[in-house]
Amino acid sequence: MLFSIDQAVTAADKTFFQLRKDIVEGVIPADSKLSEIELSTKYAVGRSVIRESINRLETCHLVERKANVGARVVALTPEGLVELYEVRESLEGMAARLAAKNMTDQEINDLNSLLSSHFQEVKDGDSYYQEAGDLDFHYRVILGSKNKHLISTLIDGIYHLVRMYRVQLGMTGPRVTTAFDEHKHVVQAISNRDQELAEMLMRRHISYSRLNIEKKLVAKK
Amino acid sequence: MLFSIDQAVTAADKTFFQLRKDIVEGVIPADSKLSEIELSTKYAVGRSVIRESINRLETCHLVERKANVGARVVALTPEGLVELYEVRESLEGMAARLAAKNMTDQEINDLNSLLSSHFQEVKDGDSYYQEAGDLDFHYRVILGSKNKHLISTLIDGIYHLVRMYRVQLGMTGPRVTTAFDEHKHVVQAISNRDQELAEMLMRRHISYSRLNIEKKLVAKK
DNA sequence: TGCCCCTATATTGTCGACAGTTTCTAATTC
DNA sequence: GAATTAGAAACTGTCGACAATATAGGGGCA
Repeated sequence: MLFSIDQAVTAADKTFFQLRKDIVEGVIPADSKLSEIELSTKYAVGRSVIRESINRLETCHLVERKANVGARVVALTPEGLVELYEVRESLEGMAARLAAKNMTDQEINDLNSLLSSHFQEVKDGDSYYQEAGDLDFHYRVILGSKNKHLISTLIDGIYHLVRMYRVQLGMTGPRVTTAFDEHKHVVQAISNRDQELAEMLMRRHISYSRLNIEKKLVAKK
Repeated sequence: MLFSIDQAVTAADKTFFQLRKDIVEGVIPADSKLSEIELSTKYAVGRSVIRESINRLETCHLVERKANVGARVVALTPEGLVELYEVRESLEGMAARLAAKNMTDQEINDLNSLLSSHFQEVKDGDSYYQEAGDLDFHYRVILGSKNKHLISTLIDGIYHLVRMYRVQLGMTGPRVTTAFDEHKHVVQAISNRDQELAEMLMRRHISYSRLNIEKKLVAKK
């Protein structure tokens, strides 16, 4: 599975990306059952393609599967969120540390540019919606770690589930500008090649963001 | 995917477990190509079953796949080992910390018993071969963390690749008794509910083990 | 009325066939 | 003899059909 560039070549690739998007954004609701036949007619592909897509969604932790019973989209729960962010804090903290060590000067410059364009969005009152992929700050830092296993574990393993929580619950209110500042400080630490500080700031940033989403999740109940 | 008990219910389950075992133990050599047709006749199942198994092997990082070309077993390289252990150190360190917090007294007792039986093996000059699954110290600690995402990331993500390195390169010589002592100290910290120490000792243990395997890998070249 | 079992239905698991792509081979040309 | 290209062979990707399993509903029995 290529993590860096999501280039779809087979029908299974395309269907997987589409399904992933629909689940992350809630078009297919959390905790709903996935019928293979239904999806196969809806997305106009054979059942094998759907089955392969569902398998891949399972490795993203976006769906769960039981033998001879079927697959369903994961439910968003406070416990799940805490466990997810506990792991995320550790891994993305590590990514920030490695990024401070391994990113090229050019990549760091690009990262600063990205932040500047985000700054415009925040100033203009846009939502600072965090796109998937290359336009996302976290995504860039993860890739910057240059550790293949870490990248794969994060991007193919938990990144999209994190986005699902964020998209369906988070990312409104005053937290937006705060988050932006936190991003800025992490990038500063990376620019200074300060590995320990980068890790610490990233961990703290993720911890704050967990608290923010957790609040919404409890409120929604 | 159930991580705790590898109970095969479908043909795809059985084939996956068998393939995984054969790859980890080198029956199917590292860096070799996997032909779907060949495997399908060899394991006496249809090609869909093989394809599903290969997909799962990919999430274990045991094989890599290219669209329209095929899958091949991963190669064991010094760089891959370093990257893998870097991630492993962070995640299993975290697992040890959480285990010190979350394991029940009963589970800790069982873990101590397991170590005692390992002690017998070491004393009797047996190889202290670390079985997959429930008889493995690391496996128990990982499950003891009680964090679903962490468990899945470790067991379904990198555990078997780690075993592949260990089985095909490591685990002989004087390191055996040293490793046992390190295990003992980790368990002591867990018994004392000392989270920070448990994490630190586990990280150190993994770091030592990396050095040991790395040495063999370079020597082999 | 409530419980249990059996049947009918729907869904997932597996297979073999066909289509599309890659890779190897060999003939042709310079 | 080397390079190029057309063709053939082999492999992966996709599909629809059949088999096996789980679920739902209804009828019988206490």
